[in-house]
Amino acid sequence: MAEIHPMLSVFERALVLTEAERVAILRLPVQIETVRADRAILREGARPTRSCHLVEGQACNSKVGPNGRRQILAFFIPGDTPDLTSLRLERRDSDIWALGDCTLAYVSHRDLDQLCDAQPRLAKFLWRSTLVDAAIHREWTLNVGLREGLSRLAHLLCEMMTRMEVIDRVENGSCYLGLTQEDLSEATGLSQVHLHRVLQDLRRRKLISFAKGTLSVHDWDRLAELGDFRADYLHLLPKAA
Amino acid sequence: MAEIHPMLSVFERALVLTEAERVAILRLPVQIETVRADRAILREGARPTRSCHLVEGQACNSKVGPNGRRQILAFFIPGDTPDLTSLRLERRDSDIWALGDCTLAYVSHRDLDQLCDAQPRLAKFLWRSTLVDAAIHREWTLNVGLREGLSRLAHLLCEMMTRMEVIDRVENGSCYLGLTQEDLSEATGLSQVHLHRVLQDLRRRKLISFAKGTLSVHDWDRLAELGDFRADYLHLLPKAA
DNA sequence: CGATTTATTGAAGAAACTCAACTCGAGTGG
DNA sequence: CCACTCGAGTTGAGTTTCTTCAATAAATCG
Repeated sequence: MAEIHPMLSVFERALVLTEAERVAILRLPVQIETVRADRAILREGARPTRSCHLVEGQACNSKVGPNGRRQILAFFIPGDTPDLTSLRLERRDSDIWALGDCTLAYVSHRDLDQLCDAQPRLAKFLWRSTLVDAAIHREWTLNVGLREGLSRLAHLLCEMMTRMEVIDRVENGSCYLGLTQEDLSEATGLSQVHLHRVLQDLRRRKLISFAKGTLSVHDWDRLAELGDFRADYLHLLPKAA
Repeated sequence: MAEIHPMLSVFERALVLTEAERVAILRLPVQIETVRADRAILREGARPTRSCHLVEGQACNSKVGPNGRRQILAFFIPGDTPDLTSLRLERRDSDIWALGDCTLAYVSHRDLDQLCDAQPRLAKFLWRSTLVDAAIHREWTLNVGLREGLSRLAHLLCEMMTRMEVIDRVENGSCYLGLTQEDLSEATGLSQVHLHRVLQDLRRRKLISFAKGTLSVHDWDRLAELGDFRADYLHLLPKAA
């Protein structure tokens, strides 16, 4: 199944495109590049002239705090556009790292701006998608600030499961996230050791399994309840016809 | 000094407006309303048809977690537009509360959309400002996830001081934030009791005073160092000529 | 194959939480 | 004017959650 254009599916998932919009997207020049696992895709302080779209692989948004530890601020999965923000924000305030090998589609800001000017509905949709990212950030702040370890991890796993489901990457309650325990600890703000214990607890309760980056959820309802998870904040749109 | 239009200063702080842009903003119909302290301005689940702009007062963005506790996700100060997000996001995913008595300027989505369509540069600026909000959310996640109490509070106070300075509300290192210790505890994810001890510590170190909602910073450099604060993430623009 | 992540477990200690009591100042009503 | 309430702030004591350090096991990789 050859992709016609890496960004088409993003729009088509939620919008019924006009012919003009479809053509405008298809004409959008992209540059495909790959980044190996554990390498930076973009660094804090960078001033990109193009935005990157994640075609395949796992990535994250992160910042380094005092004491040199890293806080993960968002996970990116295929179909996400990790660096749309740089289209309007001059300077990157956080890093983007490849967690696994990544295939990226780069679009120049010039071309993206042209698309926005010519296709206001698409521009609005892109704006909206950055607002969804912000909504996820808000939920993460709540997650880290208010929930204790067990609930915090449960919530994060629910979110990842839900998002993977949307892009059709869940089979029989399992999906490959490509995350290590350390990644999860950096995303939850827990120490790696404590995260491990919390993860063990979830396993002992028979809510999930997690090995080699693959997550399986055995009891969604109880996991969601424990994690106080409601998907509202993801602002999922009904699938376009 | 009578305000010509409550939203004009937002744009003028950063942009040199064309006459057409200026006129377009001035023609934007607004509805002024007030909300008393400790009342909701907007609730999670609401589907607003207008956005609110904070003219005067203090407000915050918050969510209620499990166990009924509230996590504050952002503070709003005069000149902020707490609910720009609803212009593109159908449903509110968090509450907006008035922390003090607030004067709000409401602008209908219809009018705002028209402004965006007619004045692309202003639209881009509004988009940008929602991205700055997201950047602040990211820093808050790091703050809550990675920094210990003392440093966490120091960081928050640095942010508030910096933002108040931008809108000219700081005099002799002091500004009125209108926040209680409970507000600060909900924003930092610390218990009220612990926040108090941390605040005492900052006072004992002679870095700040804080009483009746007024913050005074006595040693900015040491406070910023302790809070690991660099203002980059606020993406402040140089003042327009 | 050795080297290097990644995961696992134990034990001691620090950070932060809860509970509870008490102070202080600003209203409010008798 | 005083008694009362109410919200905000303050303090002490005991407990929980989470961290750090350290050592080991298991998996991965060149």
